[in-house]
Amino acid sequence: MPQSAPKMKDVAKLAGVSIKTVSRVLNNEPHVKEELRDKVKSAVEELGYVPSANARSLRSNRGYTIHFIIHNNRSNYVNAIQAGIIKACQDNGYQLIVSMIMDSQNLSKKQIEEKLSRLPTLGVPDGAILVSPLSNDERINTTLKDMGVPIARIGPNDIDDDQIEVKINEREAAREITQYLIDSGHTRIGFIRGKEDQNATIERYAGYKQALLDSRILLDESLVYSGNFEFEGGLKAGEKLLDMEKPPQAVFAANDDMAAGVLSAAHRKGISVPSELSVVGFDDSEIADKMWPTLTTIRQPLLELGETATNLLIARSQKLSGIEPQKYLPHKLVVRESVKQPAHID
Amino acid sequence: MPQSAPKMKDVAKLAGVSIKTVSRVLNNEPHVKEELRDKVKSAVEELGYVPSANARSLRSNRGYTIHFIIHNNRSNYVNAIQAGIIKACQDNGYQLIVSMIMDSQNLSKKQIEEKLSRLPTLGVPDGAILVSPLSNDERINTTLKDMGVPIARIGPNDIDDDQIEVKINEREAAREITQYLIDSGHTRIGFIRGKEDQNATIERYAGYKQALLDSRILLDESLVYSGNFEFEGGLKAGEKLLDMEKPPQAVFAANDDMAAGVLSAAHRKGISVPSELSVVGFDDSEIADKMWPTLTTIRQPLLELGETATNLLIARSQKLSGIEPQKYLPHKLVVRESVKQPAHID
DNA sequence: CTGAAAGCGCTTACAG
DNA sequence: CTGAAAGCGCTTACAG
Repeated sequence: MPQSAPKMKDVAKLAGVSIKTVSRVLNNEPHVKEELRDKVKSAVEELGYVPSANARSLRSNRGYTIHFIIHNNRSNYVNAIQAGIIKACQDNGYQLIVSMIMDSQNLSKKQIEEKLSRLPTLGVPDGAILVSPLSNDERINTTLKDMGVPIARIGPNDIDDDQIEVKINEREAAREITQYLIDSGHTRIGFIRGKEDQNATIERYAGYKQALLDSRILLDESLVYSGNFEFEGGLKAGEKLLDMEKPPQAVFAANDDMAAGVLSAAHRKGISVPSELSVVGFDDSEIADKMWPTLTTIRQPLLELGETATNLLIARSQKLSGIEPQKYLPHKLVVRESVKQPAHID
Repeated sequence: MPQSAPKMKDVAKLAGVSIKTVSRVLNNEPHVKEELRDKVKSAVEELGYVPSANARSLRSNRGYTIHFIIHNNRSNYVNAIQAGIIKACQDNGYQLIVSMIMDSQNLSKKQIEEKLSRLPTLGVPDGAILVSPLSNDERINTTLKDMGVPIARIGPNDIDDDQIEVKINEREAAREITQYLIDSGHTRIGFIRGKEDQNATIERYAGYKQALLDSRILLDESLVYSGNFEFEGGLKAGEKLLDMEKPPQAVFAANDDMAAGVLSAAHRKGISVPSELSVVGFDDSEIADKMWPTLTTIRQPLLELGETATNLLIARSQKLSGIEPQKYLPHKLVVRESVKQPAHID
């Protein structure tokens, strides 16, 4: 049996100082002689001492925790972000606590408050991280702010305040991938929108329009359908697009799931991708390289998004100055097989 | 500003009892008169009192936390399980703490101990939940046991002790889906194995063999390839299988990712699925219904797996008796489009 | 069946 | 620059 874990008292005894000095060293406070500091550090090392987060939180009423609040899972998306959050937490000695608020739309304000009020039982968290759709939920944001919990939102959203936001430039990314389609020789390009109330839909559509404008291609609204960000939506929109008298040469679906639907629609109709139809998506989700053909799409740095949000939140809780609330991270065009390339001319 | 959260003291005052009585009611201890119990409960309700997990843990040295320790993400799989864990935690007033141990193979025993020793900073957790591949890591299991942390493992694994295990009957599920292929008129059925050192591979292969045996179909080892549970592996194995002089009529890939690879191999060769080749997978992962054609596969009740593991862990930590350490949950054959059905005879 | 006292392991003022 | 005392909000023995 392992004997009971060492306490701060034990470290103090071994180092020959008071526990207060140990506490100071551990919290990187100033006003400790280098010599004592070193002694304490060796004692910590020797005993394998790990501070009790509970005792610490209880006294200081800070959680040394980051809360990640998720909706029903957006699967790969949420998961990759979570990996980044965990990484940043571990780097900084924080614990990650994950909770879930399902169908927040159907909860009363009181229920939301109740849900969130259980959150600080381990001390007031140093921050809460929200992703869509919760990041867009007015009541969740307000309740957290009222509780004094700093928020970091990941991804596109519609709320305008001084909380931290980390995201990619969706509009620019959408413009780029549309431009790629144009550069590959396409002019009749369909677009499938996502959920109508989401900023991601608006931004990606704006990027699509921008690229057309840049190349002086007239926007043809009959080539634009809505697909709700879901496979089924993409499938149906794809079928309509392909049934047109003059179908598009390429389709830009506002996310990968819908792009998968377009691919299915094409296969069902015996239309070959990419030789007869080019398709691109957005997200580079788990399915993107497992389709046939593999999907050209936009990759968001999901892990880095989570990591950055967490680091900013921690920095802010430590009252470091000069933290910009808005941060854009670079995206990347991932070229695979789903776009037809112009015949090579030697 | 919200005034500071109510304490047990406040509840006691409002209910007109000692704080000890409040504590007893909150912890469902016996020996409290119904009348007082009700008074306390109303007071808790009225004040919206939520106990401080920190204070509680500090005194009792229990965490009221469940730790979910994950490897690099197995994406949808881990995510769905996590949703179940969160649900059970919330139902029982526990918090979920997630940590990650990457490439445990390359860590020294000491590093693993160090990683895990940070785990009980919020009080000794009531349990740790492990999924493959960490659930198979001898050193992680041993270290947790030495720390006195009960373990629940989800999914197939190779360790034999009295810790909790929740899983489906992989062998039986594999037998069923193979039988489904046979019932659909196939006799030449290829099999693609997963990672060779994993129990899942062994069990699923055993189920495949059993079904063949049951139908007196001779096992043809030339129809069995290895694919490492990955898309690429499935693609390559699929190509080899389809290049055979006498290719199989159907392929059972030991997971969906590999099945996606087989579909791609078929498409690339212009072989139509399911009319010329039937394909089935295992997992019903996120991609299964986004392929073309959609994939017939086995669904594990992932959310329930996580939920059950957590509930058992909590029950065990409360020393409830009669908890069976091994629990099998029902799987389900999900029939979609990737298997050819015999021509209907009127 | 109920309660007053002690204490979990830290950090927060406060002194020196 | 360092330390002795008090206290965070609960639960654990212990009494009655």
